[in-house]
Amino acid sequence: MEQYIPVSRTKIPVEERRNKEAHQAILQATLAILESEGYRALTIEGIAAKAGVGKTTIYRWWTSKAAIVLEALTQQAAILVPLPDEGSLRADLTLFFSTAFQVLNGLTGTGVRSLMAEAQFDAAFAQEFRTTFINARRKALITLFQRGIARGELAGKSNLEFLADMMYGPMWYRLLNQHAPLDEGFAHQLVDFIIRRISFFRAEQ
Amino acid sequence: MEQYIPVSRTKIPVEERRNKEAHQAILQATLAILESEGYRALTIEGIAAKAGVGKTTIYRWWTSKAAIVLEALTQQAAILVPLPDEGSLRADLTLFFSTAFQVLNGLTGTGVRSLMAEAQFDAAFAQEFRTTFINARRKALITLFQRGIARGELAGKSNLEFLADMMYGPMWYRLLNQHAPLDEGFAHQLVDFIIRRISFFRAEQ
Amino acid sequence: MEQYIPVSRTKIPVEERRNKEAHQAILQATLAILESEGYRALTIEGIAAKAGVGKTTIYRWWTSKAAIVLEALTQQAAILVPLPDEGSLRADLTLFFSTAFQVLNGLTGTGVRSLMAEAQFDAAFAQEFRTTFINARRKALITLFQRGIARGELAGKSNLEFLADMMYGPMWYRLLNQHAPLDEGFAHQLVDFIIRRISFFRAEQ
Amino acid sequence: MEQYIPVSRTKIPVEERRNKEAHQAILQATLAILESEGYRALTIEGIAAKAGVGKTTIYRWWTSKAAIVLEALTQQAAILVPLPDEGSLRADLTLFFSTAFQVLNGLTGTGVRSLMAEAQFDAAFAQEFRTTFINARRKALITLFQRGIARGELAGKSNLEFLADMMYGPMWYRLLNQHAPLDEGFAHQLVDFIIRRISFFRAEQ
DNA sequence: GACTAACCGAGACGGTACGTCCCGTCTTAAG
DNA sequence: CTTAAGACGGGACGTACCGTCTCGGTTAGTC
Repeated sequence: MEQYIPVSRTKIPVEERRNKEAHQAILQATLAILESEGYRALTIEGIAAKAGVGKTTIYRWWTSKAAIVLEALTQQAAILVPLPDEGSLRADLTLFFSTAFQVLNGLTGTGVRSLMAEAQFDAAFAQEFRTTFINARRKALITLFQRGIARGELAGKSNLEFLADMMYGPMWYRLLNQHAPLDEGFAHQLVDFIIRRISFFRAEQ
Repeated sequence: MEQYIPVSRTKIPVEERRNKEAHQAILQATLAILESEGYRALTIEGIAAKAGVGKTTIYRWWTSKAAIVLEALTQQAAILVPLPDEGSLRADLTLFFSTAFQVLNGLTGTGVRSLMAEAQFDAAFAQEFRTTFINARRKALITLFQRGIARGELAGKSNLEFLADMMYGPMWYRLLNQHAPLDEGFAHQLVDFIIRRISFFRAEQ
Repeated sequence: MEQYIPVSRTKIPVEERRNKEAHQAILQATLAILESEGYRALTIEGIAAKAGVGKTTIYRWWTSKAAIVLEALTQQAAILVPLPDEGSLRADLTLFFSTAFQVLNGLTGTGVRSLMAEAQFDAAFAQEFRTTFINARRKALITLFQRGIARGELAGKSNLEFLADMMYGPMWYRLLNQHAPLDEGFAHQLVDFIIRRISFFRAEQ
Repeated sequence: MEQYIPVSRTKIPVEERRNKEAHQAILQATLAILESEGYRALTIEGIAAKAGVGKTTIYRWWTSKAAIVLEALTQQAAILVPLPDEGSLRADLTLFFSTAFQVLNGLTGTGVRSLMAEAQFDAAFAQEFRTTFINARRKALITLFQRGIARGELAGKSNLEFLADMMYGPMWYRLLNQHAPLDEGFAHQLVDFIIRRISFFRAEQ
């Protein structure tokens, strides 16, 4: 018996085969449920039902519900606080963090907390979360520091990665631990603490 | 139908009626599974099976698996880093954090990360976690600061709660985000940063 | 660390642990759906829903939907046509088969056809079906033949298994193939054909 | 919205527009999977994949997987046992059934059992199966009987449809029930039983 | 010494969601 | 107009655990 070999056809790129309506419906349904029911009550089945979509479609394009939430939040411009350019490091940092805090006090904060939590259980997602979210935000902050170096506001040899830890650390700590608010006052306190330390550091040289 | 309400005939306090062997077996089984399988794979049914205990017994004494893990970790002395007394704030802080970091690099770290994650989903447990763990640790750190004030190493009017955020924040950020290690070097960097800021602050007065 | 070994308790026999209400509800729901929707539309989820029972409960006690249907039908006395005793082989066979045909023209017939179909796909169920149903029915028929032998109506050395094939074969063939009805007339035709053959056989000796 | 009804532009008959290679690839893939995996594991998607064919193509030309199997088996000449002509009814029937039994002990048997099973669930397919397979086989057998009548081997007024039931019934019963083999011995037993009954019947007149 | 409340093991139960399989329909681009 | 490819909405699968429950057996004061 001869083998039937069908004629080969050119392939459509994977991304272009997606149904855009279904894609958006899934992301919208995810945010809606996240807001009304919370992350724990967010299920793949629930998203599929609300979006009017088969579960298959979700599993075809995402690996976990955390990945969906990450994409849904990322797509919302809000999560990506824009880089300010106010002319001084203190002003830039203050605006950057107070904007970030505002965002984190809404739905985005809930989502982002949940994603960090999920990352504790799922190493693959943790990797993705770090890459597409955490590191992107660190890079933005470091850009602000580098502008400060250019303006002579802090020493060129400063350990910027460490400074990023010193600023993002307290933010995440309050976000996750909820023992104190992420408000305007805390933004000022935080920036002031860092700027004074940096200036002192410069003075020491 | 009449409700029969039995008279309590025993004067034995609730805690003493517990089967101590079963209690310990549950905590040990929890730690064993946590270590070998991870928090996600840790289930009430799995603990009961491994401990040779009925599920009833677990549900009678704990409200969630997070609560069991919290108790299991708390019972291990390790989690409660002892307060050092080295004679100087810098030495105390350095010892305190480098000990804490060591502990967090083992099973305890895994457990504690999972509990912080769980707290994001479960407000009741978050409350318990803050009370019995987070706040206890903050109090310890603040005690060190207060000794520093007594020694004249930092100003009496310092905002110690804020300083605690500035030290625990970066620790938790690295623990949860895993972008950089919690090692001896980081302990020194962190303490040095804070001490210098504090000294500068004092000098300003 | 010492191993906690709980005290051993005597076990309750598996069957006695079953919830009788749930058990009956499942069998009743199965028959109800089988009657109204047919075997194809009969699903484990549908049975569970109709019976007000968890799927787990069904999977705990049965291996397949065919097994449930088999038990449900077996429990109905109807399926087990009683052994007649009319005094002659011809009368016994005629009553036996015409009763059987009547039963097979109702819900039981639908069920039994489906089970035979299912047996074609599932060797384990086929085994169970043969044992608890087919062979039981063959045994009953053979008992009638043996009474005939005792009465001297057929030769002692007759191949009763083969005779069973010759009588049940045409019945199943019509049941499954539906090319002609299983009615009173066919029962008489079938019995007559066999009896005459048998008598001829005896006459030959 | 207006309905667009295209004008048929081609005069080529539907059947001739088929891609013959794809058609054959589908039938071959079906038999291959049926043989290696069994009917339950045979799926439209599996056939399409193995044949290197789109699912569309299958759905365009067949209504169900049973229909494909039926065509695949029918195309194999094997299934259509040729009509013998040995000069006597006994010889013809014996050859006819022993050939049939041989065929049924191979892949064809598996396929045919599955189709009969499928027919229990799908009335439309049952109709097709009876027409193209069962009735064709009955007709063949009846032709043999008619030749017997012509030769004076059985009475002209014999109920041939009933005789067909009496011979095919036991065959199907053993095929589906698998309680005893379809072997040479059974073919002889069966033919002998019928022939002797027929002769007796003739003698009675 | 018997009684009995409370604890204990075992595990059945109703239930939710999981991730997978396959269905039959559909859309797209190539031939 | 057919075809290969495969995305889509959908339904059911069988599994894993959840938290509740009932069942007997065990243990430790109370009467």
